[in-house]
Amino acid sequence: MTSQDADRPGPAGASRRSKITPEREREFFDAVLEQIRTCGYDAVTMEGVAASTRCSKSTLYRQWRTKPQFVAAALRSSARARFALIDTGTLAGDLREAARCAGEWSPKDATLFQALGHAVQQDRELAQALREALVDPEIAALKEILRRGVERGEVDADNPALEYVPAQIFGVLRARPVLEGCNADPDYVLRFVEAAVLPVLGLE
Amino acid sequence: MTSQDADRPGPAGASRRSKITPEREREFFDAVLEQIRTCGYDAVTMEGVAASTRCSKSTLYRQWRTKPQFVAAALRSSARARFALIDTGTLAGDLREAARCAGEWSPKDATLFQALGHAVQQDRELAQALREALVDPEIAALKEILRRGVERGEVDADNPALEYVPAQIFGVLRARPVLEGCNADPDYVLRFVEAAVLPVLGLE
DNA sequence: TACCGATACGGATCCGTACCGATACGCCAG
DNA sequence: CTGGCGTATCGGTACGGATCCGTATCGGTA
Repeated sequence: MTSQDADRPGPAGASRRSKITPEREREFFDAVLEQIRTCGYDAVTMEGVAASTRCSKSTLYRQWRTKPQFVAAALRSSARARFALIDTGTLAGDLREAARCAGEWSPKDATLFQALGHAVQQDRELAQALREALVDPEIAALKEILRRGVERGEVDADNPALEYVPAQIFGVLRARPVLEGCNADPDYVLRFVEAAVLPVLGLE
Repeated sequence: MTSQDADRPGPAGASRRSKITPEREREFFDAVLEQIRTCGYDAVTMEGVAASTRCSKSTLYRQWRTKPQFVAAALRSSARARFALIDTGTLAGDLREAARCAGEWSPKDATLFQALGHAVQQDRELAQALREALVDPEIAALKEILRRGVERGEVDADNPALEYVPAQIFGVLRARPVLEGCNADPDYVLRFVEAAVLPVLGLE
């Protein structure tokens, strides 16, 4: 997945010879995502990104036609699946590890969710990019963790709580800032999983 | 903050004798909250609110000095405690009722939370107003519901899940838009409560 | 007579485009 | 394979248009 002009909306799709290296592109993407986290989506301007990366607005507008497309590209380039690496051998162990993992990226990704949460309601492409990059991979990995647990017989396949485990994990990440005014941390999510998730699955 | 007519929620302008009736004030507050829901906090302008309510910017600036103060006043005037009215006699019944209630108001309040979620990270007064108006009363009512359940012996007082029930309820409201792209509805929250909350409390 | 609504104002910011040299890439002659 | 040329893209800047800020002014009115 080297960043050739594969998904870059170039003019007429002709043979672009962009001088922007992948490293340079990452600077743009990191800058805009960071500004979104700190200032909010609406407050981010092409001018601001251009200034902070010492490029010209022309460059940004040449590569990405609009701000939503620019942000969507930044999100897609940041796609990861952290939960996918988890495999401790037991469902309880996997869920605890997921809790630690979720708590760790909370300050970065949860803030991004919060900052983009309203914008995605008005821009379809942005919403799709956010889900493809940060939501769907993690949900899929979480479902895989649960599937393995069912396969090992650690939890009944018809346990109705299975369906809501992703909602519980994501929910607590997004609830704590509202309830307590601070982001979730690994310890908090871990205690939540042990107090509310594991018991309802009949673990420990 | 020294307001003479502390009886009714008057303007913050202290020693003025405003001609703005409480009904008129509600129009301002409803308008700004509605615009926040639909356009997002950042996109709301004093000009827009003035235009949509056919008042002048001068009036808004006279009564509330800044946008955050204006929005904070609107939030405070909209304070409610819907969960406080719940008392079915059983903890399970109360939680089901709370789920139905939460799902019902989700489209309005959850949208407001989402739209304000980032702004409150940058404005202390706004954050405090949001919590005083929409968070703390509901949390307190929810804790009261749980306390009654403990008192009736329906759940052990040292059940570690008790602490996270508010986080579960609020969390699922904020998680569904991200996970499934649609707001939570009464049926969804009710099924969540029955599948994930009641079992961990040892109910039904 | 103090406040309301309307309007005008200067300042500020950002949009999206256009223009400008300078640079580094792609291509081809040698 | 190598060197050099043509040129597209780069960063920088300027531009008109648009929007909003926060204030000031004014006539009307309860």
